[in-house]
Amino acid sequence: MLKLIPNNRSNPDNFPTLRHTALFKALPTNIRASLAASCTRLTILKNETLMVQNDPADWFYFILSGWVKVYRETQEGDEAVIELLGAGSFVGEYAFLEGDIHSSDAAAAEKLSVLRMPCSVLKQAVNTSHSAALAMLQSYAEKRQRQTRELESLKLQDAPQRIGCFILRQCQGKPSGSRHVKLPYGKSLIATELGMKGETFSRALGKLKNTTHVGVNGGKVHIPDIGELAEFVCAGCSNEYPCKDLVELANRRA
Amino acid sequence: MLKLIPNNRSNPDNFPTLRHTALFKALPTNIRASLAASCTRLTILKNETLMVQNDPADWFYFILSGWVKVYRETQEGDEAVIELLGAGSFVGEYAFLEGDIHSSDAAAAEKLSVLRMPCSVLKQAVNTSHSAALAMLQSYAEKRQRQTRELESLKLQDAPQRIGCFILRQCQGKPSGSRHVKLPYGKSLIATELGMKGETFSRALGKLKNTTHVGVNGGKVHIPDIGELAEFVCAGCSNEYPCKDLVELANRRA
DNA sequence: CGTTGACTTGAGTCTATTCAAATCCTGTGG
DNA sequence: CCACAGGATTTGAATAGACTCAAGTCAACG
Repeated sequence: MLKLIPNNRSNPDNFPTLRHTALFKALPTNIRASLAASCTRLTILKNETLMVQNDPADWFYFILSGWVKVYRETQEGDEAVIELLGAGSFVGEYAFLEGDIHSSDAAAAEKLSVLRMPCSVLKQAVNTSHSAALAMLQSYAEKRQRQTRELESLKLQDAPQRIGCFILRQCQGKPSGSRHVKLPYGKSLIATELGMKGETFSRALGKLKNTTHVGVNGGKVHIPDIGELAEFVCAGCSNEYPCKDLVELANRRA
Repeated sequence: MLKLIPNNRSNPDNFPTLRHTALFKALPTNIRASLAASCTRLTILKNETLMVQNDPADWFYFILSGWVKVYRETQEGDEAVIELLGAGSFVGEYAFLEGDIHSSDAAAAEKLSVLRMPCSVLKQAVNTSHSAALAMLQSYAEKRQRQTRELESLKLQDAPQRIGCFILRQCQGKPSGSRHVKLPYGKSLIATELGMKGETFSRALGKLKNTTHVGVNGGKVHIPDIGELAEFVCAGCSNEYPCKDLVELANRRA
C-alpha cells in the first residue's frame, strides 16, 4: 500500500518550506518536538497510494516536491479528482477532525518527496493549542473558498472557460507581467481536475485558442492579452476570483 | 437590501435550536452576554437578500425557520446555488475568517425567521476562546465534507443519479423505516442546487421513476425499495456517503 | 530504431440545454 | 365553494456540449 524508498527519520525544522507554513509556525514547541521525533521523509513513486478513502487516518503528509492527486473512485472505476496538491501543501491533515478517517483517496501523480507525520500529534496540537486551532481554521477557510469556486465553475462554466480559468490561475504570483506560463502537470490530469475527459480537454483547448489569442505549445502557454482571456473566462463566473485584480496587476506590470 | 418586519432585540438563550448548537455551546459566557445584547430576531420575506458577495461582512445569521439559498451569480445572470440552508443552520458565519467579506450571495428562498448577530462577536469568540475555535473547526469539517461530496457528485453522477442521491439524503434521520419523504422545497430550487435546469430535473425525475419504482406525486416521494434506489444512485458514487448504512438501517427498521 | 505513453482528431451517440407551449397548482377574490 | 391569475412544473422539438470508441500523431526514452 505504501512503498517508501529511503526512510529517514527527519526533523521538520530542517525543511524551510514546512517551517514557514502558517500551521507549523502556530505549533507549540512541545508539539514540534513530538513531530521531530515522529516525522519521516519518504520518496513515493508515481501512482503509489498515500491514503485510501475510509481507511483509518494514521498519517498526514507535507509535500516537499511533486504533485499529489486527491480523488474519489466509483465501483465502476470512474474517478473524480477533488484536488491536486503541490509542494508546500499538506495532505490528509483534516482527517483527525473528520472521524479519524480519510475522506478521499490520494496518490502520487508523479514521483514525490514528502514528510510523513502522525495525525495524532496534529490532533493533540489543535486540541491543546489555541494558535494551532486558529491556523487550522485559516487553512480550512482557504480550502472552502477554493472548493466553492470549483463548485461554481462546474455549474456555470463550459469546458473552454474552465480551461481558460485554469490558465489564468497559473498566472498568479508570476514575477513579471510575463504572459508565458507552463502547465504544471499533464493535460489529461488537468482535464480530470477540471471535470472533463482528456479528449474534451484537447478540443476545448483548441476552441480556446481560436476564440482568444492564447497559444499553446506542448506545456507552454502564451497569453498575448490577459484581459481578453479574462473576458472570455469570466463571462461564466461571479467575480469572486481575483481575476480583475489579476488582470489589472498584469497590465500594470506589462 | 434588507427589509425586516419586526425588529426585536432577542436573547439567544430563548431559542433552544440555537442554544443546542455545538458552536453556541462552546461560547464562553462573556461572549454569550455580548450576543444577547446584539442579537436581533428578523423576519425576512421571500427573495430578500441576506448578504451580497464581496460585501463587508457585518452580520451572520441563525435560521429559525425557512430556507436560505446561498448562491453566486455571473454578470449574465446565470446562478449557481452553493448550498441551501434550513432551520438550525448558520449563514455567513465563516466570513470573519475569509477576509471579513461574504464569499457568496444569500437570499431567502421563502419567508424566513432568523436571528441576526454581529460577525465581530463571533470573531472575538473564536480568537479568544479555544473551545469556540474547536467548534468552528468542527463546523468547517462538516462543511468541507458536504462540499466534497457535491463536487464528486457533479463530476461523476448524471442527472437522474443526482436526484436519486438527493432523495436518499432526505431519508436520513427519518423516524421509522418509512419510505415516504417530502421534498423540502420546490423542484426548480432542487434542480439548481443539483446543478441542472428545471426542465432537466423534470425529465430526469421521470427517468428515475421508470428505472427504479420510485413514485413522485407533487412533493411527496415514495420509495418502495431503498436498496434498489441506492444501487441505481451509488453506481456513480464512491461509497463515502453513508448510503450503505442508510440502506441497512432502513431495512432493519422496515 | 521501435516502443510506450501522452496527446489529438474523427465520427457517432448521448445528455443536458434552450425556447416555446401546454398543464398543473395554489392562493385569492367573489 | 368556485373561478381565476400567476407561478411552478411538465412536455416537445431542436440544438449544443460533452462523451465514447477508435485511429492517428507526436515525442521521449530505452
